[in-house]
Amino acid sequence: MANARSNIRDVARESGVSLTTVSLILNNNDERISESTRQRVLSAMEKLSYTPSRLARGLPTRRANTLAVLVPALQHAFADVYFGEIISGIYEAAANRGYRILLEVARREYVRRKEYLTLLEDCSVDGILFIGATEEHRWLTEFHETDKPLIIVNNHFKQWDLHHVVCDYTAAGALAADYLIDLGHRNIGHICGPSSMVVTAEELTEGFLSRLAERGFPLSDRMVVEGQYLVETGKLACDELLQRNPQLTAIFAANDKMALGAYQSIRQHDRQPGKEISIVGCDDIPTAALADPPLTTIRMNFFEIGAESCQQLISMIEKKADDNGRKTISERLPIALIERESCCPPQVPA
Amino acid sequence: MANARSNIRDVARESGVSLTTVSLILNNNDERISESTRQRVLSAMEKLSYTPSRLARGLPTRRANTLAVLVPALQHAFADVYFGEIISGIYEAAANRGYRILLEVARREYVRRKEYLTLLEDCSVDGILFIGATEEHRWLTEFHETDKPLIIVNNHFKQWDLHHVVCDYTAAGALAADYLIDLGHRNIGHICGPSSMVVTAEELTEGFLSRLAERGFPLSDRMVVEGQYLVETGKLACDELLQRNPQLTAIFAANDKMALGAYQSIRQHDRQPGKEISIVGCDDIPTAALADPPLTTIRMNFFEIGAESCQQLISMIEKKADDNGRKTISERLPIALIERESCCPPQVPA
DNA sequence: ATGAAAGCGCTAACAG
DNA sequence: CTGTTAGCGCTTTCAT
Repeated sequence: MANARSNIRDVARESGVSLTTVSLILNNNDERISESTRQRVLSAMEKLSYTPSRLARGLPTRRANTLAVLVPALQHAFADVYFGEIISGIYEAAANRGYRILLEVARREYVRRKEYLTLLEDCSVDGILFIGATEEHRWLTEFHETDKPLIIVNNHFKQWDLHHVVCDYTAAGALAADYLIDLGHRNIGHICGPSSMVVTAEELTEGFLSRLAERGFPLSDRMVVEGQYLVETGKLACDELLQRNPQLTAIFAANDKMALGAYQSIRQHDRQPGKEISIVGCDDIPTAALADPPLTTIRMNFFEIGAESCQQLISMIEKKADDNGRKTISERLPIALIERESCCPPQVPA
Repeated sequence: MANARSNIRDVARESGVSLTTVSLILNNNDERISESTRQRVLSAMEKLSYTPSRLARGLPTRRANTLAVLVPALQHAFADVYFGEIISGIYEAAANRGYRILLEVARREYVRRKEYLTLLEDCSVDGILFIGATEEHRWLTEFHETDKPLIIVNNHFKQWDLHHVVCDYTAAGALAADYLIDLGHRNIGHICGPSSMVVTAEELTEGFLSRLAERGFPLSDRMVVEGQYLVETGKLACDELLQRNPQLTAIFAANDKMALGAYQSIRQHDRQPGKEISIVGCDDIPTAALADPPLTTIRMNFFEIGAESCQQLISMIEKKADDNGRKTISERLPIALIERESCCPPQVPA
């Protein structure tokens, strides 16, 4: 058992060259190295099954080849498909470019101690991807007008100019509106997200309402009820909607979980979701397809959002050298309507 | 802007002591340090807003205070609740003990290059938690009879003696059997997991079948059909079961996803899941409670499994010093039946 | 085309 | 109780 790991010095000795030479070859700065030594060194590495230490490399270069994924302190955050899909996308992009992923949760203590900054100054990490940011996260201001490599994944802020990649929530809202109107619905309700905290929630609702208005069917404020993106709150919101307008024939929920909550509410009111009351969700989580009836929804490609955010972050990090004037990264990814079986034309009362 | 990060030397200078003193204080080896210098140094750190570099620390100590979570190369692996719950548990335990989490996917290239070993030799990571291991992962043999800090999370192997933490699958199978028999079912079917690849699948089935036999109602092989843990395969397996025995009144599925697939199949056969045919699932994923009817299932506390695995790994790492003779870690966590609405006594044909 | 040497920021004997 | 010193494994100027 070659228990002692071989290091750059062993390789140098084995191939009869200096440390420098080995290092240069390692870093592909080998224009200056003769092909013969190059080969000799390479095979020495092979023979000693040498792999450079990331740690030791990071010290002088101040690069860790690692990215942090930061999520808010929610219960079992990583079990949420939303985060999970995004993280999968991030992982994919990172792995393809040779970066590793560190998982971090922004607990209270974590924020108080500014660990997110330490992480960078530390050189533990070359950049940060923040998923699930809301207005609550005031410390993000510290990144405003800074060149620190941080990307806000699938959200953004009006007042703070931060790099971000998001789905086109405005288009999503408009798409839902068109779909429901085209089916013939006129008595529509909307379960919106927490729009005061999350810009994307606001955009979705804004997109939905403006389009309805544009097409001549403006929605009264009474027909918009807020939920907290959870099944339970979706159910409650739907109860409220149904009470305010028993003639309701269609509902657009700001996410699939709330749409599924609406299913429950509708059933409890002895109506059939998908028949008597049409539902459009948003996100296209896996459960949407499994629901009964399968949920028509707006697909947000979260995997893609993750991957794209990560690529942007990496370019940002790697371009750092020839950085001529900061330009805020602001990208908007397209969405699509996935038609399943939770909608039909409004039923004429028997 | 104090742009240049302050280091241990700055702190030493600022407080008028040597590097060593600062280092000792940093590592809480301060029995030897006078309280006054200690305070002086501490406030110097505060003043310079000093935070030690993890990288630099790791080099001499050969400790990264980081753990790797390794998952198999599945599509969008992190979006799976199963992995997600476990990872959440791992994170929790790791954070509480000051460890960070690195995410790794065992892609083909990754395995070929033995990156999982590099990771350790590298000192990028102090230990590895492998979730989703199956018989396919032959490279795990390299960890057999080794003291390398690796824990298999929620699986184990007959032939390789590896550290692991698992749910008590045998008990789970027995519990399901008792429950169904107690309800009065005699025409039972079972959708098992890929038992040739995964020991826990085998244990679950074994636990179920033995208990049925013990209680005097042995199940014929025909009434056991295998699925691949996916909704789709659960549906197919159930189709098969229904065809083999139309008198079937109850089914035990090896996981909730397949149980939900069974729902679909049963509906397509114009029977009512939960009424005409009882279903017991396994895992208790969030969707189980949302299903219609809500699924009765065996709860496997995956969060707990993750947390416990992680703690075991950490103790293993930290005890390394006074390591007297390897003892394989082998822990089995309890399970419980969560009664919802997908089961009832067998219906007498009208 | 290659090598010597000075760090990167910290730890841990060993001295005093 | 505190300081000196020699690394940890690698990068990178500057010489040769």
